[in-house]
Amino acid sequence: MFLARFYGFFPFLLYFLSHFSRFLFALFAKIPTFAQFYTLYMIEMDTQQKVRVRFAPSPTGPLHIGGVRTALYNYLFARQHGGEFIFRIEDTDSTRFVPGAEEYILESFRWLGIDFDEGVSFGGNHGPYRQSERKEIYKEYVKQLLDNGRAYIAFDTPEELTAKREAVENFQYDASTRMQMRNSLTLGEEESERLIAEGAPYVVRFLIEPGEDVHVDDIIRGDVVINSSILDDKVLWKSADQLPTYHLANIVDDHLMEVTHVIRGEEWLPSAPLHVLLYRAFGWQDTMPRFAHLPLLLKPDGKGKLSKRDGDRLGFPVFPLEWHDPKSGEISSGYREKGYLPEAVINFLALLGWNPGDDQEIMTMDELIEKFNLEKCSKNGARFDYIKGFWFNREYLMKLTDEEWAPAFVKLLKEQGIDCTEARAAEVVGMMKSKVIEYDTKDGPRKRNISFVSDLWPLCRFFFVAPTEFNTEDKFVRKNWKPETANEMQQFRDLLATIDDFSVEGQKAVIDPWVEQTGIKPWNAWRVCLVGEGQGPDMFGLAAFLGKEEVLRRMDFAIKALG
RNA sequence: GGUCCAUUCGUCUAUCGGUUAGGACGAGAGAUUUUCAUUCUCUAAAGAGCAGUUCGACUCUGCUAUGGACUACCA
Repeated sequence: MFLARFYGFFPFLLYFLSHFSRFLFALFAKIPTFAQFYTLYMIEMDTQQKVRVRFAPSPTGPLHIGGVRTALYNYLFARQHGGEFIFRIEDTDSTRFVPGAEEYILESFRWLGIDFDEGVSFGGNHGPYRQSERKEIYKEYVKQLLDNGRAYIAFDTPEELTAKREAVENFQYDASTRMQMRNSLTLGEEESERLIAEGAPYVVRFLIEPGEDVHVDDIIRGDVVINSSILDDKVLWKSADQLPTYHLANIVDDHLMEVTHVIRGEEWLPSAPLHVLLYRAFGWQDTMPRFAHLPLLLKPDGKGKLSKRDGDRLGFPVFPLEWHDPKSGEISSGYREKGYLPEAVINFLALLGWNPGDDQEIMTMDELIEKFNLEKCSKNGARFDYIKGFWFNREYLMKLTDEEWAPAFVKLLKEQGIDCTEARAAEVVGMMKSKVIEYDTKDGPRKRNISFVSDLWPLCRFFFVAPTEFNTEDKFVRKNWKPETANEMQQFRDLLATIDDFSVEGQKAVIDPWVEQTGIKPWNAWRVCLVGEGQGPDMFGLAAFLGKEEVLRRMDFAIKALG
C-alpha cells in the first residue's frame, strides 16, 4: 500500500525535477564557488610583484607580423600592470645574423607606437641586452650546470650525429642512447679533459632524467604535461660559434633580468618543459616566470602558418615596414609604405587571437591596455584575415579630417606628375573619400570601400585631367547624350557663363530656378562633359573645384566632340 | 613516425552547464541617391563526428577525424 503510493508519486517527482529544478540550478550557478574566489586571490597575489616582460627577437631579417603581435601583447600586459618592457636581442646564431635587422625592428616599433623601458638602445641596469655581449655570463652558468652534474660534455661531431640519425630511425640523444655516444659520461673525466686540452670541438648537453611528468603552468592553456622521456639532451653550448643556444641564454637572461611573465608564440610550447627543467637545475624554480603561449597566425587560405609568400601571393604585407634584403636585394612590402595607419595595424593585430569579451572592435591603444587580458586569449590559431585589415584601416582613415589626408594625397599626385596644394587636395578628399574602388581578387574583380589614401587616385583623375575623348559605347554616355542634348548643353553652358559666384551656393542660386523653369535636367549630360563617364562627386562641388573657366572649356570641348 | 596544442557561421570571435547560440568582416537583398557611392534597413550563414557524465552539454570526460606546432651545435 505504502509502496504503491510511493511509486505513484515518483513520476511526479521526475516531472518536477525536469521542469522546475533548472531554475534552482541556475540560481546556484550564480553563486561564485570557492575555487573562483581562490583564482581571483591568486591573480591579485600575482600582480603584487612588479611585472617585467620582454620581447626578444633574433636579428635574422625583417620582423614578421606575428612577431609584432607577440610584442604588442607583451606591451599591453606590461602597461596594464604598470610593469616594465624589455627589448633584448637574441643573436646567438652568428651564422644567421643580418645587418640592419636590429635597426629595422626598432624602427618598426617606433612607427607602431610600442615603446620599451629597457634594453638594446634603451639602457637599463640589467644589461648588456645583446646576447652576443653576454658570452662570459653564460659560460659561468654552463660551468655551474657541469659542476653539479646537470650537464655533460659531448664530442660527437655534426657529421657523426647525422650519420647516426640516418642509421637509426627516430634517433634521439637522450637517456636511452647517450651511453653509446662519445661524451664525458662514456669517456670518463680524464679522457674528456685530455680531448679538450687537445682542442677537440665539443658541445655541452643538458642531462635530462627520463620518466618524469613535467608540468608547465600556462596562463592561456592551463596545465600542460609532457613526459621528460620524450625530451632530448639539448645542446646548451655550441662548439661551432662558442655561444650558448637559445634555451640556455633565454633562461639565464630571463632570470637575471627578473622577467616575471614569458609571453611568446605557440611554437615554443614543446620546449617549455625543457625550460622548466632548466630553471629547476639552476635552483630558480621559485622565481620562474609564468608562461603564456600565444596561438599562431595562419594563412588566409589553405594550410599552414602565415608566411611571407602568402603576402606576395594575395597582395598584403607581412612586415610592418618595407624591407630591402641586403643580400638578395629583394624588396618586401610593409604596412607603413602601403598606407596603413599604425593605429589600425595595432587594433587589427590585437583582435587576432584576443577580444575584450564585448562587441567593441575599434579600440585605441589606451583602451587596449585597459581591457587586455591574457586569460581571454584564444587557444586556436587565427587565420590572417587581411580583408578585415582593410576595414580597420578604413575605420581609422575615416576618423581623420580631410586636411589630415591631404599631405599623403599631395604626395600621391606628385608621383602622377600633378602639382596640387594641400588645400585643394583636401577638397578632393572631402568629395571622394566615401567612394568605392574596384580591385582584383583570385575570384575576379570585387568592389571595396576606400581603405587607403592611394585608392583615391584611380577615382579622381578627372579633377586634374580634362577628358580628351568620349567613349560613345559607354552605357552612361549613350544613355545620357541624346540628339537634343548638345543643344540643351549649349543653353546650360551659356547660363553658367553668366554666373559670377561659382561656389556651390552661387551655382545653385542660378541653376535651380533654371531647371525648374525649363524642365531640362542637365545633371548627367553635364557629368559627361566634365568627367567623361558616370563617376565622380556631386556636380556643384566638382564644378566649384574646377572653376568657371575650366568648366566652360570642358563643356565646349564635349559639345563639339559629341555633337 | 613520435610528442604536445587546438576544433562555434566562409573568416575573427562571444557564450565560462539552462540563450530564439550574440557581434564584426565578407556575401546577398531592399530603401535612398543628380552618376558611382555613402548611409540606412533587412537576409542567409555555425557548435567536426560518436559515445559518456547530467534533470539539462557548444560548454565537462573519452575516443575518432581534421588542423597546427615541435621533433637541429635555428631561434
